[in-house]
Amino acid sequence: MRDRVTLQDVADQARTSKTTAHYVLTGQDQKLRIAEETRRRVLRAATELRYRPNLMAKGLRTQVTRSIAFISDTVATEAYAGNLVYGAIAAAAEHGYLLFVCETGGDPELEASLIGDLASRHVDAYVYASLFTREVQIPAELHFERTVLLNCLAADNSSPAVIPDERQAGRDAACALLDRGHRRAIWLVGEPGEQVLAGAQRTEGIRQALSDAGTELAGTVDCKWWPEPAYEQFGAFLDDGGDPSAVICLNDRVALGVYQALKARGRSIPTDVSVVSFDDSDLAAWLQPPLSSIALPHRQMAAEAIRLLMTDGALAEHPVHVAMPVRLRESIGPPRS
Amino acid sequence: MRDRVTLQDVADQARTSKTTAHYVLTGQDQKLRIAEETRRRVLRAATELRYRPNLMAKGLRTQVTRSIAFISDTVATEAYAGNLVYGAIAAAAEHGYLLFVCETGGDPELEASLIGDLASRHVDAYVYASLFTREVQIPAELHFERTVLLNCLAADNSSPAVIPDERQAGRDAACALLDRGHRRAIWLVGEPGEQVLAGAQRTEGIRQALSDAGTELAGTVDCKWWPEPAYEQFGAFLDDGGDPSAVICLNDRVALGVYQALKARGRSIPTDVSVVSFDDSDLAAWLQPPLSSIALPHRQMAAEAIRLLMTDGALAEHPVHVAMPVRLRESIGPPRS
DNA sequence: CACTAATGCTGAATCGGTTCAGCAGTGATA
DNA sequence: TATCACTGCTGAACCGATTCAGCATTAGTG
Repeated sequence: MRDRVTLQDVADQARTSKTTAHYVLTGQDQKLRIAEETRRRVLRAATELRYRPNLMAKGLRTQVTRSIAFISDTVATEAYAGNLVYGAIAAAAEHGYLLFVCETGGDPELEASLIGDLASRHVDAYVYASLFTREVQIPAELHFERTVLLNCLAADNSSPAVIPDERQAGRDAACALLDRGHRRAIWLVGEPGEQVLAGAQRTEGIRQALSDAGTELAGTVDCKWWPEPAYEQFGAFLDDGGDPSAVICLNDRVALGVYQALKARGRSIPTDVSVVSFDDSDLAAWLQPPLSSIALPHRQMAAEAIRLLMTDGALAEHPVHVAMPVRLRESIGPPRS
Repeated sequence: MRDRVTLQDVADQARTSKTTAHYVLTGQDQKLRIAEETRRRVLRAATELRYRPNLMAKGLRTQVTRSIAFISDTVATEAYAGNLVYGAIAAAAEHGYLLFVCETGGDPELEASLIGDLASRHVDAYVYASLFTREVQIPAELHFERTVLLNCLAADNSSPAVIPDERQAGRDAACALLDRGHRRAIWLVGEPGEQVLAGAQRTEGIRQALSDAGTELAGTVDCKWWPEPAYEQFGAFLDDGGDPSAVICLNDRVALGVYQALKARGRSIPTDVSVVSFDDSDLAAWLQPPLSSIALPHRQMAAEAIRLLMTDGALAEHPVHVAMPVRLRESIGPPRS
């Protein structure tokens, strides 16, 4: 820990006062009519001494810390949701902000104590993030602070929020199939109700698009959003005589199970069955054939959340819906003739 | 932003001085002989006013911020490495520390500017993390700070470091096969040299264990550590008459490619071929049959790094090797008779 | 009763950057 | 010569917690 250089040190070396040095170093020399010669002396001294302002002292006076709290329930359990964090870190860094990243594990007490600590540190703003899209009850303390909800919504819509446009994603998934000519025997795999927003909205979008095209879902295979239940349930469906032309999986993990069930029965993708899914996790591109998926734009969502914080997001219309990009790959083909 | 309650407010309400209030609230009342009655008045006032000390003011005076910088190259690109971050966050939280999480993207200029910013904020310590295990050159500035390397090593071994025990993991992978009776036609898939430490050390451990058992690798199928190259190269190997009894994949993504290649050719796992791998990413448990894998203990490694920081890790012997847990699943069976 | 010791508390300086009020010095104007 | 404007700069208070030095008051001792 080398000795820290203070503003006083710089002022001394430049043979001037702390005040003058301050105004020069903060670029307010115009306002204060500092002579060019003095200005240069200060800048030189700062460079030579490798001066770095102490942000604690600055923050103490100005009440600004250039730091943001990123509070999430449990990002860790969903690997691909990490991009919510990294997107926020990157976007904040562009504005000169650093992020305190915290995890509550869904524990309200821990959450309250964390927020207390963060308030003690005078963070400038809060990003309250959820792993999967859902409605949340944000802690009362945050109502008094600058806060943006990321990947979640407040029940009363009181705070700016950024969420993926799941309904449009549902439409896009259906359209990806419709565009290749599918009209009948389109099945949905996954429990629509499992995740408050994603499941219901994806399903809604799908139904709308199919309805607009004058058709409808042939039916639904209910299962948890994991490979194994999907494999079991969808396998059972096939063994019961199920003969889908196309399958829409509510996420990539379900699609993995569906792939496995189809392959185990010698059905080929996309020749026999087309498959489309949601999330576009790493897995999607690794499957054979590569899986078409509607991506969760976690990075863009995080960037948007930071943008709202930086530009007084209260003005924006919210919640902000971020488009989910369609990643078409080889898992979709024309229906069997 | 509600008005902040200061120590002075508490002192006023308790009809005493800032100093007295301070000693009571920091639990140093014994040392200063504070009367029980006064003590209670202060505590009551603090509670009623919901006093929260301003950590900036505290930090300014004491030079302690209870914050740690977590600097990584690009954790984002490897989803499962997120546990390095979350493990560190959780471990730090247990000690009352918060983490500034930063990403350099491997850009030395950005890295230098970040470290400058972090120094301005007077973080108490630094965790310098790498996505995949490798040797790094840490920035000169960090030599003067309390620093621990996570998942990487300094060329000169100058800083405490925490890395996975890849060599033992290699032995364990081999033993998992040896234990089930495999002795011949054990193939390695992946380029041992690709990742400085992981590849070389895993391979070394594998060779040692096989050699100890009086056997050796039948050969190596070289390929990048991704599903597609593994599928291609290993597929070609099979088509060339390759007939492995067991396959050791250098990571789970390679194993995915190997699974696909085997299934495409009608070979069954584990009846025809046993497969073992490294990393134990989510994928491993999702494959069919579930893949045996030697796990990267990212959380434990991060916890260990934080522990080193908290207990003056300079004393510890380093680098610290963290054991990689063996996750046995159904992908390993006895060899064909 | 003077003196010491213990008890219980307070004032003021400090950390380092920010910011307001204001002051020399010079030249121009009345 | 007095007044004014302008240029160029400085001193000191301030943010809020920490910490040292020290001061009343009471109790105990010779």
